[in-house]
Amino acid sequence: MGGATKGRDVVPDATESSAPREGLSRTRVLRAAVDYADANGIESLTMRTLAAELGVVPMALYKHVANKDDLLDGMVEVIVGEIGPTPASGHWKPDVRRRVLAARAALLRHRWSQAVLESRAAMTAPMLGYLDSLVGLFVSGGLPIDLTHSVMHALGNRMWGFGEDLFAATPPSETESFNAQKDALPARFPNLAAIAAAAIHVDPESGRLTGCDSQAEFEFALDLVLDGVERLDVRDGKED
Amino acid sequence: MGGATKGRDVVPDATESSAPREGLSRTRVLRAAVDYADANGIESLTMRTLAAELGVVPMALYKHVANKDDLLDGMVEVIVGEIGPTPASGHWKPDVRRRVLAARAALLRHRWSQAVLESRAAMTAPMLGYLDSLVGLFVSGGLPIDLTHSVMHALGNRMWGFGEDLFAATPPSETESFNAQKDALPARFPNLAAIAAAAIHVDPESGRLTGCDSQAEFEFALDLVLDGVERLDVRDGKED
DNA sequence: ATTGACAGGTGTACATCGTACACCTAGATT
DNA sequence: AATCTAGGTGTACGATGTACACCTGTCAAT
Repeated sequence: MGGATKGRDVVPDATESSAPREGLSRTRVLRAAVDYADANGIESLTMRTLAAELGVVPMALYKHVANKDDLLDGMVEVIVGEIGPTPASGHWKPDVRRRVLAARAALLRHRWSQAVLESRAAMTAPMLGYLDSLVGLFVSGGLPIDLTHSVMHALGNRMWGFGEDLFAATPPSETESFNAQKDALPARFPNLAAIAAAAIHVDPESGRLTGCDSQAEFEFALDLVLDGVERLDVRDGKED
Repeated sequence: MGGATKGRDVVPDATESSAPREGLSRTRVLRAAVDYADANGIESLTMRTLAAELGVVPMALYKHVANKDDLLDGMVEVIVGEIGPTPASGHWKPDVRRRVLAARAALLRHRWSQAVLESRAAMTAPMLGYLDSLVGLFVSGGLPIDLTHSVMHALGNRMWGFGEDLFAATPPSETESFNAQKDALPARFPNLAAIAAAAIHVDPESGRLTGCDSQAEFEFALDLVLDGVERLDVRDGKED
């Protein structure tokens, strides 16, 4: 069986400490791309400029990234990977708060990242890992799985109708290497798997299996916010 | 002097009823672009394909749109313009709900539109008009202006740290035609003007004038959702 | 040591895209 | 009739992603 070892991992193996600055690697390319985008803006990041930055000919990059889209995906992977763990107390509310704020901080460190992330809602492994960790905080804090599911949608939605839910899991590009790991996904992201299992239900009309209703999830999120605002208004205005 | 009358309006003047299908116009170009994107996907919309669709040579388009960015901006304008008015009862909650849902429906009619809209957070006139109408619903429903301000941020944020607030008003590209109208903005969008006025405050530390604190707004939105979830959880779990 | 396979860097070349620029043309204005 | 001008045309160029053939140094197997 050939080529099964062709890792597309984010951090495959660091042979960088021994060889100081010689030889590219996927990680080195990605890191250089992130740095370059930080310094010069994402719009001026081209395969040529990046190659020049690395002192290499443009086509050399293609030995480490499949194409520019793959490069961009890799860049978000790097940043999402920077989020890092946050301490958990077992109370979902402060735990989730901390974690989300940490994510925001990581994204803010690279101004271009949100635009790139939104332009390609590719669910890469670190992304799934982050989502899984969030879900884990909710459920291990005692929140029911259905509610957790809806909350994840609420957090991923923009609530004035613009921008579809980021939690609408766009699977990563259907590469062979991904398909190879597909079966292992539930094991790697057990919390997401639990949500997916809970979300699948039978449509009473057609009798067919169906996923979640994005319109319903949107309205849930919207009402959550509006109800919250109403409470704030009543409390502040009428002195409890 | 010279060229001040070069209108970049969305619907400049409809000389289309008399001349059936002859001659381009900004509106005709934009509408064709929207239709083409609907049918073939935004990624295959190029100046050349669009020109071909209109039976015209590519460069002809540039007599009606400044460049491709302007074209895309115009396309969003068209769609935001499609949102249309919604009936208002004077109660902000159902009114806002209706309006937001209408916006979502308009955007969903054109799958590509959210991506385009988010890729260029340009605050075009129809966009400002929509926001202004939303704010108007809140305040005429009796919600205090400060709270309205925060809610607008909450609605525009993605709440897991990804994606900065759409309500962080990126001004439209600084064209001459825009600057000409700049002074008229408060009159055209009075509700937005009120929010802007309320948001400006003096920073206690430096003593300088400052806009709104995006971090604070983000945390407000996040807590709004988390508090709401907590209430739902308590109520459902413990039977009120 | 010889070989040969292969990971990884090179060079050339091309298709696609946005768009600058000069030109043309028909209808309106004087 | 002369002229202006809005608007469509044709050509051409630079930037960009990337296919493809090639070269080279390293290391394993002979």
